[in-house]
Amino acid sequence: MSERKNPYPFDAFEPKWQSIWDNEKTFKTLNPGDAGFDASKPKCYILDMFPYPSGAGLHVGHPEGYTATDIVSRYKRMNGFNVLHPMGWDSFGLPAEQYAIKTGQHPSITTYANIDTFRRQLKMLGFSYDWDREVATTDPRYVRWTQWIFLRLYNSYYNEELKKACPVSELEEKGWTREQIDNVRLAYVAEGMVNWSPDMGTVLANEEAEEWKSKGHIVERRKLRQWMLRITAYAERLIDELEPLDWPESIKLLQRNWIGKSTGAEVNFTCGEHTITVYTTRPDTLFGATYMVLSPEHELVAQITTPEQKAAVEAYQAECAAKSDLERTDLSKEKTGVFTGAYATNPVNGNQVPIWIADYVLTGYGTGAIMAVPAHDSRDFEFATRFNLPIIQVVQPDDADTPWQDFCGYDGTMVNSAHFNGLSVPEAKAKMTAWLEEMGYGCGKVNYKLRDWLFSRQRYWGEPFPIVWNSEDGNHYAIPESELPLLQPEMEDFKPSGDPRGPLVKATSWIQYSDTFTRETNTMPQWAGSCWYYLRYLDPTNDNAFVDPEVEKYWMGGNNPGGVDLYVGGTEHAVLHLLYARFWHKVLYDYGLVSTNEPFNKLVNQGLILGEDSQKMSKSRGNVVNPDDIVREYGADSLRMYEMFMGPLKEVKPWQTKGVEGISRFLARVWRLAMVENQEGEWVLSDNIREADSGVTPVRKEVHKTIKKVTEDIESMSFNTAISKMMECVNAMYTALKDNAGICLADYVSLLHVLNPYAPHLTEELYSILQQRFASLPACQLCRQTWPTWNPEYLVENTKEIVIQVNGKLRDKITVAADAPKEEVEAAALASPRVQEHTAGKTIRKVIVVPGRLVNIVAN
RNA sequence: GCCGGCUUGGCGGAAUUGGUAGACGCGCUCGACUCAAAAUCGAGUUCGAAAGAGUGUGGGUUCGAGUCCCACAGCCGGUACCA
Repeated sequence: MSERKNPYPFDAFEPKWQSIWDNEKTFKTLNPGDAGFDASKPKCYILDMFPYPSGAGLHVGHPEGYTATDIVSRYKRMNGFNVLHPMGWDSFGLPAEQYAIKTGQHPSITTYANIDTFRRQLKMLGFSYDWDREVATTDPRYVRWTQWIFLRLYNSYYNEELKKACPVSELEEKGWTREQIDNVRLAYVAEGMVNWSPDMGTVLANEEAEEWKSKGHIVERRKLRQWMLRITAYAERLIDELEPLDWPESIKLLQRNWIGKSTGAEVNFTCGEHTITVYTTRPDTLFGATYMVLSPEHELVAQITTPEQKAAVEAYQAECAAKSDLERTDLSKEKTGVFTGAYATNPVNGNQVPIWIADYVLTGYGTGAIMAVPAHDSRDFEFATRFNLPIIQVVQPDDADTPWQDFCGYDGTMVNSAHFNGLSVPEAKAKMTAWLEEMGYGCGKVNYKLRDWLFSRQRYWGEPFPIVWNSEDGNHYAIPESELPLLQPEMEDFKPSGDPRGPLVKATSWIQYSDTFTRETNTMPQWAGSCWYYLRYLDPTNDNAFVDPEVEKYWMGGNNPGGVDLYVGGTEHAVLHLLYARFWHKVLYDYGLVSTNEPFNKLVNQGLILGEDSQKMSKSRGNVVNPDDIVREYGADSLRMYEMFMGPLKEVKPWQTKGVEGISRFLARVWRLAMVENQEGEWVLSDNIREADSGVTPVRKEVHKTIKKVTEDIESMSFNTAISKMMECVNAMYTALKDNAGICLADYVSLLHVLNPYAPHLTEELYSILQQRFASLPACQLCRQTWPTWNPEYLVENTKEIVIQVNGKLRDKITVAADAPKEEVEAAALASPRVQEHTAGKTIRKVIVVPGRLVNIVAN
C-alpha cells in the first residue's frame, strides 16, 4: 500500500454521498398513481443488461455500460424527464448449482451472498438506480410471473391468418382434438435429438457441447422428450419488426442471419408411388438437377432403398447417427454418402435421377431433401465430382471469363432449360416458380434457419415447469395459476444422477401431485427470467399482475415508438437474449398485455475492455483488473470517468491504470480550483472562487463552449470527447488563475453541473461546500437541479484564423474578421510573404476561398 | 469459406463528415518549488538537422482525401454444408 496521500479526499466524501442517496432515496422513481408523481414530465426508460451475480464479483466490464447509462440517466433527470433506471439480478444459473453440489449448501445461499456483493459494489460506484425496484429472477415473487408467462405460451397457438398468438381454447371450441392442439401450442413437448451429458445430467446447447467435451465430460446425442418454444412461428415478425429499431446495423444483421430467411420453392419429385418434396432457393436451375439427396434420417429412405443397397444405406445411417452435430458439419472433411438404388423423376423434363443419402443434407431444414444441381452449387459440385455423377450446365455466367462449372452467382443467363433459355437468373427464378405452381409440380416457399427453442433443462436451480402429467391419458396439463409460484422442493441431494428427467425426480413426494398426476421435473433455462425482467422493474412488487397496465402504458407506451428508450449491454447477447426477449414480448403484445410490439427501441453495445496487455481479461492470463482495487486507490469517480475516457463506448479498448491516474489528477485539479489545504492539512475553501460576476471573460466563453460540447456529446454518447472538453475548460481556469483573475462562481458552478453526471460524488461535495459559503446558491443537490444552457453569444468569435495553402500545402495562417468578405480574405492571402515565396515564378491558376476556413492557391 | 468491424505518434485516442492531421490524456524531456524526493506548477514532445515526409499497402477522383471510389493485406468478432 502506498504512503501517498490521496490527491483529494474521495475516501471521505464518496461513502458519505452514497449513504445520503441511499437514505434519502434520492433516485426513487415514482409510478403513475403514486403520490407526488408528475405526469407532465416526459418519461425515459434507461436500462442496463442485468448481471449474473457470479462469485467473482463485479468485473471492470460491468461499470463501463453502467456508467454510460448512469450519465445519460442523470442528464435526462436534469433535463426534466421522469427517468426509470433500475438494476437487478439474473440469478438462476449453473455456477451456483455446481458450487452448491460441491459444498452441500443450497444454491440460494451462494446466490444471495453474491447478490449482496454485487449490490455493495454497484452502490460503491454511485449509480443512480432506484433500488426499490431491484428484482432477482430467483425471487419467488418473480418466479411466479415467469411461470405465469410460460403458461400463457403453453395455452397459445400462432394464428397464421391474424399473424398473432391466440388462446388454444378457441381451437377447443372449434372441436380440435387434444393431439391437434398439442401440435400447435407455443410451448410444446417434442422428441428430438439433443446433446445429452450423462455425467453432468443435463442437455446442452449445441454451442456448449464441444467445450464441455474438451473438459473431459461425456456428450452424446440422444433422442429425448423436451419442452420447446415455437419461436419459429414468429420468424417473419422477428425479421420485419427488427427493421425500424434504433439498433446497431451489425446486431440487426446478426439477428437477420440467425433467423436466416430464404425465398425459393418446394418441388415434388416422384419415385414410384412416393412423392419426395425438395426445397430449393434456385428453382431456376431445375433443369440442371442430375441427382437427389435425402438426409440420412429422411422418413422415405427405408421405403425407397432397393434390396441390393439396403445394407450399405443402413450402415451409413448408423455411422451418421453416432456422430455429433459438430462432426457432421465439419466442413473440412470430404463429403460422404451412399446410393439408395432408387430413381426419381424430375417433373420438368421427366429425367430419371438417382437418389442418394448424404449427411450434407440436414434433417431439420427445408424438407430434409434436395435436388442436386452440381453445375451451380458448390456442395453438389463437390459431391458429384467425388462420386462421378453427371453435371449439366443450365446457367451461363454473364462475365465471359468465369467458367460455368461451380458458378453459383445470379448474374447469368439460362441455357439447356427448354423455354426458360435466355432468361436472366432472377427472371427464371420467378417464372419457374410460377410455372411450377401452374403445373402443380410445386410452389413458392419461404424458409428460415431459425429452429424452435429448446426450453427445458435438467437442473435443480431453475424455474420448475408449472405442468403436471396425467398417468392415465399420458397428457400434460397446466397447474392452476393459484398454485404459482411453483418452487423447487427443498432437497438434500440435487446432484445429477444421470437420469434425463433431471435431479427433481428424486423429490418423490414433490413429484406426486395427486393420485393420477405427477409433476414435470425439468426446469427452465436461465434465459426465461431474463426474457421479461425489464417489464418487472416497472412494477416489481405487484402480486396481482406481472405489471400494472397503467404503469406499463406510461413507461413502455406513449411516445412513438415507445419501449425501453436506451438499452446498453455487450454484444454477447446479440442473438440469444435479445431474440428470446423480443419473442416473449411479441406474445405479450398479441394479448394486449404490453403496449409495443418491440421491447427495446434503442440498443447500444459497449465494447469489451481488454487487459493492460491488450488481451481478453482472464484469470489464467493474470490481467484481470478488480474494480474494488481501483476504487480504493483512486475513488469511484475516477473509475467511472476513466472508463468513459478510454475511448468510444462501442469500441474494444485496453485498460491502462496510468490512465486512471490521469483522470484522478484531473478531478484533483477540479477540487483544488476551489479547495486548499490549511496549516493543519485540512481542505478548506480557497478564495479562488469569487461571487462577483466578471463578465464575458475567456473562462466564461470556455465554460459555455464546454456546456455545448458536453450536452451534444451526451446525446450522441461520445463521453470521451466530452471529458476532453471539460479538461480543456479546467485548463483554461488554471490559466486564468495564473493571472490572479480568480474564477467566477457562476462559471465554476456551471462546470460542476456538466461534470456532475460523470463524477457525481466530487461535484456534489464541492457544491455543498460552496453552498455553505455562498447563500445565493440553491440549497439543493446538483443532481436535482436543471441542466445548464449555453449562451450562443459567448460562442461567437469575431475574428477567424484562416489557413492559407499553396497547392494544398499549408503555407501560412492569417487572422481576419469573422465576417470579412471573400475578396478581402483572398487579397490578404495573396499578400502573405510566405505565399509569395511559394508562388514566385509560377502562374496563379485558381484561388479557392472557403469562408471562415481556408484559402487554397493553385499555382504552377 | 461466408458476413461484419477495425487499422492514425512511444501508448489510449481526437479530427466540425471532403478543408490546419495528432485535440485531450498517458509516457518522456527540461525548468520552478525542495536539503532531497514525491506531489504540484510551468514549457516542450509525429518523424526529420533541414528541404520535406506522414493516417495498414497500391492505385484513383478532387484545388484539397484519415474521411469518397477500386484492388489488396493484417488483426478482431460472428457463423458454419441452411440447398
